[in-house]
Amino acid sequence: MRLSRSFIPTLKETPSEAQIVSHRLMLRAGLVRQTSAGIYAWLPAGWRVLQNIAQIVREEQDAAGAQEVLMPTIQSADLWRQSGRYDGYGQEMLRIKDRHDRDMLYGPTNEEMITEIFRGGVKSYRDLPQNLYHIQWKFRDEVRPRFGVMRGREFLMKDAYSFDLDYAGAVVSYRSMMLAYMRTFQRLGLKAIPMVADTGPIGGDLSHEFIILAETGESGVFYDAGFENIDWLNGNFDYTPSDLERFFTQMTSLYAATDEKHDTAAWATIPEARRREGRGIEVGHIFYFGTKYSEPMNLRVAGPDGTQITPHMGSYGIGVSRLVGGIIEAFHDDAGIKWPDAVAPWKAAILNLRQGDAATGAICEDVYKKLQGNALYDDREERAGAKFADADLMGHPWQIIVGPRGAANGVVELKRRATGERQEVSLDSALSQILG
RNA sequence: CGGGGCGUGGCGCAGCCUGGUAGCGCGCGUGUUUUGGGUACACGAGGCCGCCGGUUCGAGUCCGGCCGCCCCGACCA
Repeated sequence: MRLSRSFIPTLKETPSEAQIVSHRLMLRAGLVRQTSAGIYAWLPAGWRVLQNIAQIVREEQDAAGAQEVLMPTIQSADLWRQSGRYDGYGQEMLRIKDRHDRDMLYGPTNEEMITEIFRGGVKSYRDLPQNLYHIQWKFRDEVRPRFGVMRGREFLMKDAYSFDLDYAGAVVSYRSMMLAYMRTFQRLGLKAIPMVADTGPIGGDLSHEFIILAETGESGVFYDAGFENIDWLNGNFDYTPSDLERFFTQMTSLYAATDEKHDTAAWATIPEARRREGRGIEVGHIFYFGTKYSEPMNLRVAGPDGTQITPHMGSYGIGVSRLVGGIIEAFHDDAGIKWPDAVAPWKAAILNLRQGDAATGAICEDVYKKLQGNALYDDREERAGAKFADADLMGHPWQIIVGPRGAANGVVELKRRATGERQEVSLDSALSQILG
């Protein structure tokens, strides 16, 4: 994309409503604009990031055997009356009426809906297990939205729902999602720690929050160094029951807690050298809830002996839009964002330091063509300084800096945003590093 | 929902106390200049001063009501 033809309205100054760094940078880098309290419009660069994250989430859900669907944002109140949650949910649920005065709502979550849909299509134990997910906008009418997209009222969420014949099956589904999450966060460039969370009335140990580490995170976290440097993408764990058990044992044997749940006695038993303290942001939550919805909503399948079985369910959420803010919290400096390669809106920015110059222009056009949509070409009539500042702000992983000096010598300057490292290289070398 | 604060060109703000035809910086446009880290100069465009009502000869400024947004807390994916 050519920056001169793009709607990427960057700001030199920070709008006064933005307090935390990710919110400030998202506004300044032209990723989003707020339209109401806690509601944001996603502009071209921000939308690309959001889609990149969603795509990685999608690929890992698929790899774990979940199937993608898309459920509506608007739901009928009757559905929620079946589970008994309509009256209990409170003011967080946005309630609306249609023209016939029917009670509707903008979905804050989809347990009821998926249960009803699944109920209509499954009759036998042979149909289970299954796991269905969608990536859809949700609305929770927060009393006090804040932190930009990290705690908005409207947000994009991946939520998956598993259906198993019994508890043992549900455990396998649960562990699969947990592994999928570790892989997902690693691909996003993040260090994520699963932490035991409240299970509410169900009990048991099957509820975990996923916290990504960021110095500016909301909550303090204590965790075992064993969580660091585990590579979930190396093929050591597959989605088989035995691998999953080995994986789950490893996960849960390591200490991890947020400051509210921190157990100083247990902490003291961890070797000092392995104790890690930091800050983090919750970006995912998985839990098993048994027959909480299947029972009242009459989801039944026939068992092998003809008796009715009530499936055990679990649900698994990832805050996709929240991750955009979370990733920025984890990767930024004073100049701006430092996108991880996997989520960046473009792999590289091409900076033409002397717009209008035939030599630099020809080189830029050449690289731009060769990068085939992976680059944002800053072809604006701007001074070099302005282009540097905007590129740093927008956080492209690579900057290809094309100036008259290098043009004369047949080289470009390649800058790595994350480290600040610069090298004078040939065009081919720059291209292979960026695309490699 | 309790407490606090703020709404004035696109952004950041001053003006309000003490009413008299709206100002600064950045950004934007044009020209010159500059040409590797937000260049300098000149000229210029752009404002229902959040909305409604009231007081007054006159309201951005005073009074009342409403709306919106932000921050702290409680709450929370």
